[in-house]
Amino acid sequence: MALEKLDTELRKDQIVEAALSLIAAHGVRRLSMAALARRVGLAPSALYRHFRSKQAIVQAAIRLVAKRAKESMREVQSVTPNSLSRLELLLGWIIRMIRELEAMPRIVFSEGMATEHPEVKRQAYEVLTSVLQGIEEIIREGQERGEIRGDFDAKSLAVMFWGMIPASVILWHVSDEEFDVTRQAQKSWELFRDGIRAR
Amino acid sequence: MALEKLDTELRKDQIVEAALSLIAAHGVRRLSMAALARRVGLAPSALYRHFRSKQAIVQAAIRLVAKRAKESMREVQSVTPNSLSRLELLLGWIIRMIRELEAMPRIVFSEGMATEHPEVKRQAYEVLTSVLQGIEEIIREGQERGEIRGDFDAKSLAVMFWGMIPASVILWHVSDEEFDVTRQAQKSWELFRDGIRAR
Amino acid sequence: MALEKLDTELRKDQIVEAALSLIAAHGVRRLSMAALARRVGLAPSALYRHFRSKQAIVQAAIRLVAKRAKESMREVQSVTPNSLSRLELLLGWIIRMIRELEAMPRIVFSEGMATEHPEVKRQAYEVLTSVLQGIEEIIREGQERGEIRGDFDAKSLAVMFWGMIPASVILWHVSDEEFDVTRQAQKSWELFRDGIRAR
Amino acid sequence: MALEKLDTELRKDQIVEAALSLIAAHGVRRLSMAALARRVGLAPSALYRHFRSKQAIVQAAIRLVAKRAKESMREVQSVTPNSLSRLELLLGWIIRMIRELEAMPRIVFSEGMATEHPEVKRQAYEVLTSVLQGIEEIIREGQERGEIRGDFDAKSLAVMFWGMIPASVILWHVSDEEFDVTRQAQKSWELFRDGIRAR
DNA sequence: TATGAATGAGGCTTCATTCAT
DNA sequence: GATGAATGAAGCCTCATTCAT
Repeated sequence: MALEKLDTELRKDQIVEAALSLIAAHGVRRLSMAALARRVGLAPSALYRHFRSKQAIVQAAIRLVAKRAKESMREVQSVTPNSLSRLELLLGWIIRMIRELEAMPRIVFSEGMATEHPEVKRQAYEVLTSVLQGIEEIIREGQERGEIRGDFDAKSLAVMFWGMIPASVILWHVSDEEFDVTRQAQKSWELFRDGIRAR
Repeated sequence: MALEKLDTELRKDQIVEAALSLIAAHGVRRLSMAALARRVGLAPSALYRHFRSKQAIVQAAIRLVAKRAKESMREVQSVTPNSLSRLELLLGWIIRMIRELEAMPRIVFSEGMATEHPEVKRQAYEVLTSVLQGIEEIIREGQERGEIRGDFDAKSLAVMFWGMIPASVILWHVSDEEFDVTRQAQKSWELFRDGIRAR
Repeated sequence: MALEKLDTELRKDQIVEAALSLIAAHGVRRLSMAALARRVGLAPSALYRHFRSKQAIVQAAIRLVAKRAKESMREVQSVTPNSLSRLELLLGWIIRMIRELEAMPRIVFSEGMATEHPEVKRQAYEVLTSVLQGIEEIIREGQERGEIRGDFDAKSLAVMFWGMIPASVILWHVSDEEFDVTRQAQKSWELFRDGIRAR
Repeated sequence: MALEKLDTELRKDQIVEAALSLIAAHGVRRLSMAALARRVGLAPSALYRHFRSKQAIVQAAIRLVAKRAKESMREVQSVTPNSLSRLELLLGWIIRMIRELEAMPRIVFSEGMATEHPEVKRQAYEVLTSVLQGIEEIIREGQERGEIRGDFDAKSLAVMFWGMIPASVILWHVSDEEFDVTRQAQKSWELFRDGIRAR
């Protein structure tokens, strides 16, 4: 292996990135310190220079997903002022990220992690909450601008919209990745849009 | 340990029931044969009298969930002919079963299980599919009877409705079981109902 | 009473026979009480009615081989008075029994058995000794009748002759039963015969 | 435990050596990873740093025996050009190695090993074959130099000579190591020598 | 006589983690 | 900063054997 000594920050990023991709591909359990180390080109014990434990790495991975989610949120808002378009863009982004997002249920529902380390769960909760709030905001703005029916509860709409994500992830995952998420999302989106659009 | 000798059928049920609850509580991985045995009051090796392997137990657990789902479906249909009422009843059942249903994503997203034993995944897929079909049927009937808007694709509606399940499970799970699923479901349901109800 | 006793005897024979064939086919280790019971059509626990332990069954199996060996010895002697012919016949019998004889090294070299139960080893020793003596006797008679060179030590010759058995068994076994034992034995025998024949 | 950290190569040798002696003493089955680890002064799991599995250790043990056999073969050839002397030396070596050689039948006839891991059996077959060929070569040279009767088939003679090994091992093993192998071998050897010596 | 449930010891292996170098 | 040997806990599973029926 390359006995290259890298700056901690760089290494950390590298490790977390690798962890995320390993989790998405095989789940938290397969995220063995050995596998992770191999991926990064280090000895397993070297990981402990950069993170206190496996748990810490998982938490960092969650944080990375959160960061990306927020960035996307911001991006979406910068492209168009129309709330429906924003939601559609958001959905598109989600579908594209589906592989990475798969890491989330794996982390959240993975045993050991959530049970033994409540912080991980709490952190996931925060990510989720912030995403939900972002969506809710978009919806609320849409209602204010008369683009979305005002007689619907914005929060509930947000949950419903967000609900398309896990649904898609599950269908995609369980069907051995053969399920056509894009098409399904498109149809669901149309349904949702037609349902909430102000008349 | 209570050296009580039980008939295989009884023990099997007992074991599967215990497994389901353990999975729901801590995940498949924590479903160690040791923990399961302890729960049932047996020596770990005794489990092998009744099941060939851990995998077999997990599969039996899935089958149990499937069975319960089907029973509920049938029950729901026997209570009322109105499709919207049926869906509402179904949602109620789901919420009540949420703890048990939590076992499903745990099984499906559990690495080791899904990766090493594809049958488990396929089985989960079948359960999911059958539930989806049941919902779709109810919706289609509702459309035929003019209770549900006919201009919506029944399949997509079914996916959307079903999507409330994972969404609720996740929110409930991630919030450390403090999230008020019932209220959330109620609101989501109203949204959904108002959106699809024929005018 | 008598019938009952006979019944037990029958069962015992049946069990030992099955044990021997299982050992020959898969080794002592594969001679699990479960496999043996299945072969005989009983529940594993039922075996304990007829034998005190697995060890006892193995010992009985050795005894059976010993009995057969003795019978063959006697048979051989009844067919021809010529010592060289006798040896040749004996070798032929051995080759035919090779599959069954394979059970012997398996028993003798099988761990647990020999180490933990010295009786088994002693018993095997006795069987071997009696076979060796039988061969020695034939040779000695041949020497007395002037058929075999008298300047060779009968005992050593017996060991050499007997040595062809394990050699053949091993070659046959290790070559995945593709080694042509018959041909090899024939050639070895000719060598041996030409070497010891009185001139 | 002595927490002495050793270089892998050293440890590997140490482990294989220990394995060989354990196999010889109690058989492959008794070669439990636990027993082996204890012998070497390590935790069982530490063995997996140096070998992938128990099977790998057994294979290494076979390789060690093979290596020693080849060395002896070469040594024997360097000492004397006379083929009969060579064979006698070889026999002497065999007798001295008898304890170690005992490991071979144990490995070969050990169920589980041979049945479940055919490579082990094949490997043992190769060792055996190479030894047989070495002997055959010595004999053939002896025939060419007129030291050994040329009317005998070299291959068959080789098998016969080699056959003294298992015979001795068995007698020694079964007699609880009290059988005087050296004397027996001496006498057998004289017989063999007198039988094959060119006149 | 026979069964079937239950046991307990033992077997192989994985993995996060520590520590001296 | 990085390595590699070592650990200990945990995990799944097999099997001879016992015991109540």
